[in-house]
Parts: sequence; C-alpha cells; structure tokens
Amino acid sequence: MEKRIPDVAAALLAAAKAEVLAKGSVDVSLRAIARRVGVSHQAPGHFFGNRSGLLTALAAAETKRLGEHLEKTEKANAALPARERLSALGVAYIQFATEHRELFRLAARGEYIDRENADLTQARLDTWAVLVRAVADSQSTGWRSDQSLEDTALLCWTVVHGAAIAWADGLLETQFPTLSIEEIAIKVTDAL
Amino acid sequence: MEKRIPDVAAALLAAAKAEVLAKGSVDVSLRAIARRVGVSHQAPGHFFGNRSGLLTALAAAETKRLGEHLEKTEKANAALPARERLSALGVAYIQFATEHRELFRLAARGEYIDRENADLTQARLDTWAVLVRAVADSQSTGWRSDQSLEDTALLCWTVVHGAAIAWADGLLETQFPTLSIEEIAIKVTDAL
DNA sequence: CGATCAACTTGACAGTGTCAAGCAATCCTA
DNA sequence: TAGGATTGCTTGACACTGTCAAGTTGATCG
Repeated sequence: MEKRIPDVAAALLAAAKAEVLAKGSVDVSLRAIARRVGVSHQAPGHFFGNRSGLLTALAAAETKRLGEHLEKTEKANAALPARERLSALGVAYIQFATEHRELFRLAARGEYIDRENADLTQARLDTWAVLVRAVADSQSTGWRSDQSLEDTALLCWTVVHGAAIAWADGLLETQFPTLSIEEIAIKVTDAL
Repeated sequence: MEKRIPDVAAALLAAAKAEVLAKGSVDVSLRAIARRVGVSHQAPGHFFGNRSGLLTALAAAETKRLGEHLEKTEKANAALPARERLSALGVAYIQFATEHRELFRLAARGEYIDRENADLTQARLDTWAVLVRAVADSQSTGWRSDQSLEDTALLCWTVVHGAAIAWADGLLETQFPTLSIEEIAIKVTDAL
C-alpha cells in the first residue's frame, strides 16, 4: 500500500474538479479547495507550486480523460465503416464537452494554465492522435483522399472543436436558441 | 460638444482594453484600470456596476468592431464572385482574432462576462448577420444549395470560429508547431 | 433658495495568492 | 545508533483584490 504520489495531492485535484463543477466556473480559489479537503490554505501551493500549476494538472487530467473517451468510442464502433466511425467520433467529442462543460472549457483554454506543461502537451497529442488515425482510416476508403491527411484532420478537428467550444462558451445560444447541442453535433459532423 | 456618456467611462473602457493588451490576459484588476486613468479605485464600479459589467461592455465593443471589420471586408470585395468573397470573409474573421488575440478571447468567451447583456447580444447578432448574407450570396450561385441556409452558415461559422479560437487559445501550436495561422486560415476556409 | 441628482471619492472589510519560515516525522548515511 | 537531509505539510504575514456603504461636491431645476 505504498503511495508514491501523496494522496493529499490527489485529493486536492479531486476537490478542484468538484469546486469547478459546483461553482460552474473556472474561477475557483485555492483556499476554497484546501478547505474542501480540510488541509491548510497553502497545501495546494505546496504540491502544485501555484494556482496555474493546479489548474494545469486538472486540465491535463481532463484532456487525458477526453482522449480515453474517444478511444473507447473508437473501439465500440470498430465494426462500423470508417466514415461513420469518424462521424461518431466527432459526436463523442462534443458529447464529452456537454457532459463536463466547465472542465472542457478549462482544458481547452489557454487562460490560467501553463501551455508549456509537458503532461498537458502529451495528453493533447495523444487525443489528437486518435482523431488522426480515424481520419486516415476514412481516407483509405477514398474519402477526401485528394487532400493531405494533416489538412483533413485539421479541418475535422476545427469543425468539431469549434462547435464544442462555441456551445460551451454559450455562443450558439445567441444565434440558435432553439437548436440543441445534439442536433448541432450531428449537423456539423455530417456536413463534411 | 455635449457628452451624454461621461468621458471617464469611455476612458475606463479604453484603459481596460490597454490593460488587457499590456497584460496579455483577461485577468485584469479594476483597480489597475482605475489607476491607469487616474481616478479612484471605485470609479469602474460606479459606472459599470461591477467587474463583469466592465468586461461585458468591453466584449460588446470588441464584438461590434469585429462586425464592422467584416462588413468593411465585404464592401472591399464587392466585385469578387460570391464564393471567393465568403472565403475572404473567413480569413478576415481569423485575421481579426490574430490582431487582437486577448480581446478576441474575451469577446468569444463566456467567462467573466454577462451573457444576457443586450448590447453584447445585439453585437453578436449583427456580426452573425454579415456572415449569413455572404453565405446566402454563395448559395444563390449554387454552392451547397442542397442544404439550408442556416445549416450552411452554422458550418462555415463553426469552422472559422473554431480555427480562430483554437489559435487564440494556443491549441494549434501543440499539433501544428510549424504552421502559421495565415496558412491555417486559408486551408480551413478553402476546404469547404 | 432649497432640493435633487449625477459624478465621483473615501473608507472599510472579507477574501485572495504567494513568499518565507517553521516543524515533525521519516529516510539515508556514517 | 547518532545526526543530517528530505518530505509533507502548517502558520503567519503581506500586498492586493472586488464590492458595499457612506460621504462630498457641483450642477440642474422648480
């Protein structure tokens, strides 16, 4: 039962997540998080250096979770034709955002977090790789095969991420007050 | 030379903008803004109610500026065929984001600002209207005319906005460290 | 002339992130 | 087995923050 990572750090991370969800905003205080765990006000500082350190760790964890969610979706749809699988992947991406709105915003945004952080970068690249693989599969069946893999992946990701973050930021409500995010997800992924 | 809006309020707004640009972050303090103008620490509170009030006003102003930028682009390209004009519009949108990175993020983000604000909503709808008009023009030449105007506009906007905000949030750097935003803008707008 | 109102200021307060120092337990080394 | 270093925190202090409440000062107006 040895613990390499002290469990207080893990508890703080969990508390940070809970606090973000409870407050519905990324603007949470380290002291409130510490209070939630029942440790001193400086405990977060001790483990994560500073505010940005904690939020970056949380963002990395959520990005990783997104990547795993996408991989699971891929596996579950292994039997589907490549292009349908790709559509489902886009929907899954948007679904993740809708289920964890504030956490997705935190992970997607540059604000407050350290963009150079190695864990976060790795998590992003891993997530990205899932998409690229799916696009490659689709291209091998002829879809958009006149364009480069990178360009096509960029386009797919831009569309899907754009819809997800626009919804999370409340931008779609202004122009499409009647449309649900599920409908938008399908519209957008199909349109390609 | 009568002034309906006291010039201190305008000065505060300008100072807020300057402060965001100087700090490279939306996380600016009201007191720092007041100091910049040389008024009391509570002057921003007096005119804008609270922090969110000031930032919302700034976001609305920037959104309006974006709309005007797009309209100017449309006028400048009036001679072009509709589809080229639409592409140029997308590039102009992204260009605006790159020229005022932090301000664009502020305007695009829901964070810190009051989403219900009437000025902001109006500015967003006006900006949106420019895009819809351009898409309608393109559709009237047969482009994507099998789909509804709304759906097509949604797709265009999602792609362009997605690329802009992803760049502004530093997400593209992770996957495309070598690609400039101008190249991405062209790739993305052309891909449709 | 007196009241009202707008345009601020002043003061206070609870809360914040972070620096610096402390402290107790555990581990390494000699 | 003694003693120094390291780990895992806590405690205290500080400058700074947004916001509430209560002034103040000058113009407007009946």
